[in-house]
Amino acid sequence: MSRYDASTIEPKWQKAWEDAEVFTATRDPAKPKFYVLEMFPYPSGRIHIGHVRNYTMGDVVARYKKTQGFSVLHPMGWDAFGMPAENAAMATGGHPKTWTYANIEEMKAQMKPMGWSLDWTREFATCDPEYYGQQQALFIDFLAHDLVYRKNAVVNWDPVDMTVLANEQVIDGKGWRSGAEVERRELTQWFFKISDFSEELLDALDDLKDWPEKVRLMQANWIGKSQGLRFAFERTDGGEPIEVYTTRPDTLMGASFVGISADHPLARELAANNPEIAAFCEECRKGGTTEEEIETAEKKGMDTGLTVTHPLDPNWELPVWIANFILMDYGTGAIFACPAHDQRDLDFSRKYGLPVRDTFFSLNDPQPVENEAFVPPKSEKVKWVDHFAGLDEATGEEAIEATIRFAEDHGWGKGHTQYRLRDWGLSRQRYWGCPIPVVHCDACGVVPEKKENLPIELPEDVSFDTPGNPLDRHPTWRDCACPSCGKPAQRETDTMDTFVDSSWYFARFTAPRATTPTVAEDAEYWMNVDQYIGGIEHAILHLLYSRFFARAMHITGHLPEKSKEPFNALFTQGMVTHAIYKTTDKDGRPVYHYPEAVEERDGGTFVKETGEQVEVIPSAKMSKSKNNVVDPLAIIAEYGADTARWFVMSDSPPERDVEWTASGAEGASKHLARVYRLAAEIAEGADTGSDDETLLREMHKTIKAVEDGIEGFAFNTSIAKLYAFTNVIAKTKATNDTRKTAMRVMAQLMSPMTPHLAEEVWSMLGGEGLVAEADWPKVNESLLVEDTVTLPIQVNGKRRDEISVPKDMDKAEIEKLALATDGVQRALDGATPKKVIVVPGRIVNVVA
RNA sequence: GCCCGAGUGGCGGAAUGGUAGACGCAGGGGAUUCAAAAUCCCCCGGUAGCAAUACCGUGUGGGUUCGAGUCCCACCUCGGGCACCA
Repeated sequence: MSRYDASTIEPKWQKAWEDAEVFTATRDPAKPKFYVLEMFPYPSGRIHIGHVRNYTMGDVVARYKKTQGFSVLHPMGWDAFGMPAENAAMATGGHPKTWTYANIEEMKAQMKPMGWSLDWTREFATCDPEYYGQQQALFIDFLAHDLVYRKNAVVNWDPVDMTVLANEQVIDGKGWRSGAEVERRELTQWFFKISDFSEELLDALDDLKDWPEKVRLMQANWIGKSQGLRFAFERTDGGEPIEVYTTRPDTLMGASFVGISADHPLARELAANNPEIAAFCEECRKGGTTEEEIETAEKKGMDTGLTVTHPLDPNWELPVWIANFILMDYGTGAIFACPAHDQRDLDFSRKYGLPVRDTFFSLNDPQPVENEAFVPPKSEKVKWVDHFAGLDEATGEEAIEATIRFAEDHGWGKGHTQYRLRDWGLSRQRYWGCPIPVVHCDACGVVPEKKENLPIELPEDVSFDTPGNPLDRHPTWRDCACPSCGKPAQRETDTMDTFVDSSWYFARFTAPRATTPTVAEDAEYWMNVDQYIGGIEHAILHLLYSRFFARAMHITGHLPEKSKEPFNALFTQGMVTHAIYKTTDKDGRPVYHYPEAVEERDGGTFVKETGEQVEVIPSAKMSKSKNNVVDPLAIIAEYGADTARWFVMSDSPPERDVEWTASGAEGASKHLARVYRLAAEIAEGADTGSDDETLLREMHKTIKAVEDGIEGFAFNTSIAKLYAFTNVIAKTKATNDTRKTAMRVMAQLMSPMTPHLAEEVWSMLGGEGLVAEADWPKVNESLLVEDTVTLPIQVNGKRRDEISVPKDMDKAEIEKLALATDGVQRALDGATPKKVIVVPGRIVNVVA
């Protein structure tokens, strides 16, 4: 009898699938379609275990759906633009393009042996001019439909390298290479008008029934709809009034100062004539642009010397402060502070000696605020101090509503709906991205490129030896003719955010070689993505941008109405994490070490080569820049793809993060070998044994359980049932014929997870054709029903005994049997039960 | 700081409010073997007990319920996101 040998089985069946073009997606009007998509990878050059997990999940679904009669689209491509290619060019002197395409080839070579049912004929990379040219066409159409515009926005500026930094390149407020303190600087940039869709993107979340609740919640919070009041404070010097937006207008009587952003027009005006204010505003612009950095920075403020009058009392004057925590991007860039009921305002007021006035008290414990702001839930009733709208006891919600009504009635304010969602800035001052197809003409201004001139290709003769954007430095690339007047003009040198590339690739897969972004018939047939699978880290940005893009593509005629929500179902897998091993170099910058470069000894962890002790940061997202990526190739080389696939599907629930360990791959491999052995034995076996319905019952239960597991994305439970079913087949006394039937079904049930072994077993047992194309076995529901059930008997919620009864026995009889059991008698110890709860088919609980 | 999750044996984990620990890994014992590998069988949360069994046990503390890993409240720890990492 031959032994299980993945290295011969796997290439054999991969060739069989390829020869039969089993996974090439074709539009088949006779069949329902199913579009499975996993988030496409960044071509880092090596697949890691997170990819294996992600693509195997998608593959399980794709293969399963295929056997259920769907015409399946399961494509693969490359999210190929982005910073790592430029970093590599800077580090090694190569070219981002060469580096990227070499990585793609390498990664593809690593992916092929996994046996994923991908339609490689649709492959593309976002850095292919063929792809990004169509993206430029989309941009031009968006421009024509008023979905893109230019405005100023802040970037991280490295004043030493004179370059824009990504947030990732800012470490503790300093540039990663120069170490210089980063500043916020304004540039004119392109923006997508995603905020115009705030309400729609929020409302539509309710209909995304097959999206995880948490993702919808995160997106809803990100969009951040709030109802509040807009009004203006009159300035005592008669200057332009200061417009504010507040979500807590009910606390207006507790106002202690008006705060404005350092980027507020008034702050700029004051800074122009007051060096002290100018210096403070400059100070406020120090540090990175992330919300995290701004929120956690020390709160600082400066009195402008200006005052405003309170809208309800002309004699009440409030000072105007500039504060570093007020964002110009949100609301009006100005607020009023109510320290008694907002912790940040309170900390600020205590720091600068500003007044604190209580506006309401707790009903049961009316204490004036000291150093902890009183912030009850808005739904809680509180006692109001002298509320202008005549409230005494009311909730925050009621008070907000009353205040807005009052302000509107008296004409000094207006109710306003505000969204936190900002427009999407897409300009990047970098080379390795899709060029923004516009031209700057002295006469005509900013003019879109003509579509017939697309793609606007990146020049290849560029260098990365100096910081900054090589497109800016290129001697000739910028020069062009104005598409409008034909006179000499200059190209835009900014490229697009790589999120743009990934916001429509799913649509492009439906017609990857088309000379327009999409083709109506293909989009109509294949869209939407029926099952989208990817990391939870993309819960907000990528998915929200894609939802916006789908709408914009519908408006510009590139996608049908039904595709405004492009992903019917979403599954977010957990991340594969691994410890990070970190040391610091002589300049205090972090250095990350590969797992295989460190060793544990003497209760510490050290770099093998230098003996330097490393800091171990436990379980963090695998990330190329942190060098904590684990390589699955060793497992594949040792045990084969099916073992790797089986193992990653069995080791943990897919939505959960897993700390990677390879122990257990051995066990998975043993199991597959056991299945193979069993199949071989059955294939050769003589028909002894007697007929036994138990095996068939177990078989149908297993079919059901495996289906439930796959459909509910609980692959680990499907696999647990397959283990159990293997034990059943191994031990059954049933006839060999029945065992053969069971084993063929086993091959089918395993085929989504371990397709190569499944084909081998299938053919060994005389299965017809390829198991990849065989119809999924049908569950015989009548065999699932059990005649007798085992009921646990509890006394006061503790299990004391059990009884086995016919499943339709009536309650009274069950109660009688339950009370008579030894366990219950012992636990009752002569006491009379007060009550007996019988849940038919489930449990009996005796209350004593 | 803000938003969203997760926490169950030595480990990965299972469990429509109804027998906590299915299934697997590791470990222990045995069979087979000249010996080993491979394979097969048994045991495997803690404490006490020869055992039957009892008590404890799902991050911590409360609560709801006949019954809570599951629902509610508060907290702790870890992870993700925070708009230029992808």
